[in-house]
Amino acid sequence: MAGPRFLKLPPPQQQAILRAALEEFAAHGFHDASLNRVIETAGISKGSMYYYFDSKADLYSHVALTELGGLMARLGPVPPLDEGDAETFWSVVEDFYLRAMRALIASPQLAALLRGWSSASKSPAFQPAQGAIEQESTPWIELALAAGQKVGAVRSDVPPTLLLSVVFGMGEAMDLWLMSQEPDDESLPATIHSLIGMIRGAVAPPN
Amino acid sequence: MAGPRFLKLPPPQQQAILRAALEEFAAHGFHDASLNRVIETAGISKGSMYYYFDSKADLYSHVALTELGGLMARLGPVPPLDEGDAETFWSVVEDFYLRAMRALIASPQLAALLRGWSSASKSPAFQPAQGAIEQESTPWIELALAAGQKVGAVRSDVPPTLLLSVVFGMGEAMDLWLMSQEPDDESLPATIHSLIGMIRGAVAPPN
Amino acid sequence: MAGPRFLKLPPPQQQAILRAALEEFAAHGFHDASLNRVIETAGISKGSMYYYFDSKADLYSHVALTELGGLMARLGPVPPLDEGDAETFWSVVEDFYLRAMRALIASPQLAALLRGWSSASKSPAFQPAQGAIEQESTPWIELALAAGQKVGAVRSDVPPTLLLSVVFGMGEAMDLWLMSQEPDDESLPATIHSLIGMIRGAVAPPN
Amino acid sequence: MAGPRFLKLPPPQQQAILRAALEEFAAHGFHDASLNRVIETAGISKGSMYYYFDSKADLYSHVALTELGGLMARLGPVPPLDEGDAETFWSVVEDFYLRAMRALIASPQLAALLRGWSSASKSPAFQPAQGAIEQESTPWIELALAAGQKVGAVRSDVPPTLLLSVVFGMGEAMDLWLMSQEPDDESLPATIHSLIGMIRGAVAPPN
DNA sequence: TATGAATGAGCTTTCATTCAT
DNA sequence: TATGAATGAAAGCTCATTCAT
Repeated sequence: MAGPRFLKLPPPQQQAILRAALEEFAAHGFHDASLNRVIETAGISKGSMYYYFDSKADLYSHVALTELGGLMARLGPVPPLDEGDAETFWSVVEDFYLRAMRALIASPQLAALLRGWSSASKSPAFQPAQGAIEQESTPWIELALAAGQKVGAVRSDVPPTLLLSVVFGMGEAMDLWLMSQEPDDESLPATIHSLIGMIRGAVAPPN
Repeated sequence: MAGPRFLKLPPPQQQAILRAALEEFAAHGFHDASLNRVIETAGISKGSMYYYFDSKADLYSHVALTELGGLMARLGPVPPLDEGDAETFWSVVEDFYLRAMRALIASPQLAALLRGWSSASKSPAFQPAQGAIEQESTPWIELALAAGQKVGAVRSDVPPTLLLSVVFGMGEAMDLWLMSQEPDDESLPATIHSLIGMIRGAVAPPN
Repeated sequence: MAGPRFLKLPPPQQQAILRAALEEFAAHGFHDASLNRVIETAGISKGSMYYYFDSKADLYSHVALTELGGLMARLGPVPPLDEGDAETFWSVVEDFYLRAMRALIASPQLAALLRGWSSASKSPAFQPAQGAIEQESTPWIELALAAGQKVGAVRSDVPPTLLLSVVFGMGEAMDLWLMSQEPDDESLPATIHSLIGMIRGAVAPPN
Repeated sequence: MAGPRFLKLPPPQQQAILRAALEEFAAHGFHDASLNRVIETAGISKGSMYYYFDSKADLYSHVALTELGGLMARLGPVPPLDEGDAETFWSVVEDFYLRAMRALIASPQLAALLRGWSSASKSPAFQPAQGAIEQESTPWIELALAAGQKVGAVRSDVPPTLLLSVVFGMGEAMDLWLMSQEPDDESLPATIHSLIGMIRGAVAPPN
């Protein structure tokens, strides 16, 4: 799944391929993306593509993981969330979310990739790849939720999986809405504050 | 768009076609759905399909609208939401949402159809059909939000479009989560109560 | 072939159908013309269309014949060609050709129809209709050629069928060229004079 | 456009494909030709066909260019036309035309292909291919006309584009007529002499 | 390690024509 | 006399994947 053959390539060529694939997936979504276009843009042969990756889905998962990793790297270390009180928790989360959104706004292709996420998961060919990516991204939110519960910032009266789903759903909706607003850098913090406020209202302990 | 030719068919055959299409769209989403499979299941010729409907998207929109309409009919009249106080508002919403979820759980294919919604909207061929359906479904939530704001149950400090997006996103996530739980009829009310509580926390006026 | 059923229709409806068909055939040629579009434009049912005409080709031939007839009517009576000498013959022909071209320029749809003629004759379904039209139009040229031969304006040393073919081919090429020039009414006579000069050079007796 | 993938095939298979396509295009014209029949006759898969050629039009242009090239090769080098007087010019042209017609009579399918030419140009899908072929064939006539004007064999008092159109139209008509006569090799020279005489009469300077 | 030729199943859509009513 | 529902055949084209080299 991971693709040791791909990783043996000289980094510039890896990047050329990933860049071409990201461009294609971001522009057309998983299903409508054409491997033919990808290999053409990347300048490699079709045989090579299938030598590096098992399938279209494998390529997609690789691209998504790499891009997510890059985003995380750009965001810097995740701040500790389980030290302090609830108020601190939310302020740290808000700060982190703001930075994340700024990074996402700066990488419209990655944003498009994530937006197409639910779209992609429908395709039967996609299932094998899905696990890999979710295993990479969900633990992070799970940890944050657990930390929030520890400091009393997050309600404990509903199943964690539900909290996760809801936060994910809200995040997706907010991202989408945010992108559709073409937000300027100035008003962003206030907007993010509102958004976090809504999430907080949803998952904070009742009263 | 409406499809007068289709509506002239004897109801049993209409149902056979709609059932086949619903099955296919629910199982594969808009893009991956195969008209060939639909006509095979429905037992009609390809020419007939295109005699009844203008395109794949037209068929999809017809199926979705019909199913939505059926769901609404089963739910009965939408209760008035702008009479009474905030507490009443939320209790009425919760009651309605509970009934809606029960109906949805009883129609897993419709649920799948709605779940595939965002998936479908990606396809360029789908755009023409999209408007028709959204015009049918979004006003309802908008009205509910407006009523909630009127009685002080819903915050007015964020743009209505954001409220709409968030509620839609939360609802989608909750539906998905709910379906994955294979909920029994007994514990459902309590779960719904939690879900509504989360929505309420998100969109109720801060403190 | 002729279509007595069609001729029994009230003239306004006949015209509506012919107009719709002319529009379609002129715009798309015989093969690409869609009967569906024709009946839609004409406001009749498909069954009626096939009640009035035997086939697509039958409709086409009817349209072409009618339009040709209309053109001829607008041109007025064909002047006698076999009275006088060769010079008179050519001057009468030139005058007539000029008037014909003027009429054709004023009816771009008919011009388009004629232009698509050779295109249409390729289609196998078209053969039955072809005879009817050619029988209507070729005798005229044949008569003119015969008259020309009688007065010594047209060579007699080649088979009449060849003369006919060549004149037809030249005429078609000239018409096409003329249309592509978007001729203004002023310079038209001089141009026509050149064209007739070329035809004359081709079919006049050598030296 | 050129089709490097096709040219890499072993020549026998290239010929099998070209032969099948020529047969189909000659028999049915561009629009009515069926790629399905071509691939069936050629014994290749549909995917292969689209691997070799970009589109139906691309295939057509390839077939036409190849056949034209073969014809030209069989004709041998084009004789110089601008050396000598008008009489020489016309005798050289006549000789060349005679040889061309003989070659064309020996390749009835190519003749049919050329005959279907105007038919093909109507199809919108055909436009891209048209340029390539016309650029190959029209310069030749243009050069001949220019040479004829240089030696005083061709009139200069009408636009060159008109001369081109007319000669093309006459040639097409004559070819068609000639084919319909099923000419025997014996009487051909005399007939060609008449034909050239007619062209000469049309485009020679008016005494 | 890399190539690219080859494939076949699949897609949506159009159309002239027939025929029961 | 008129309708329009129904159809089947056909169309051009795309694509992820395989595999011999």
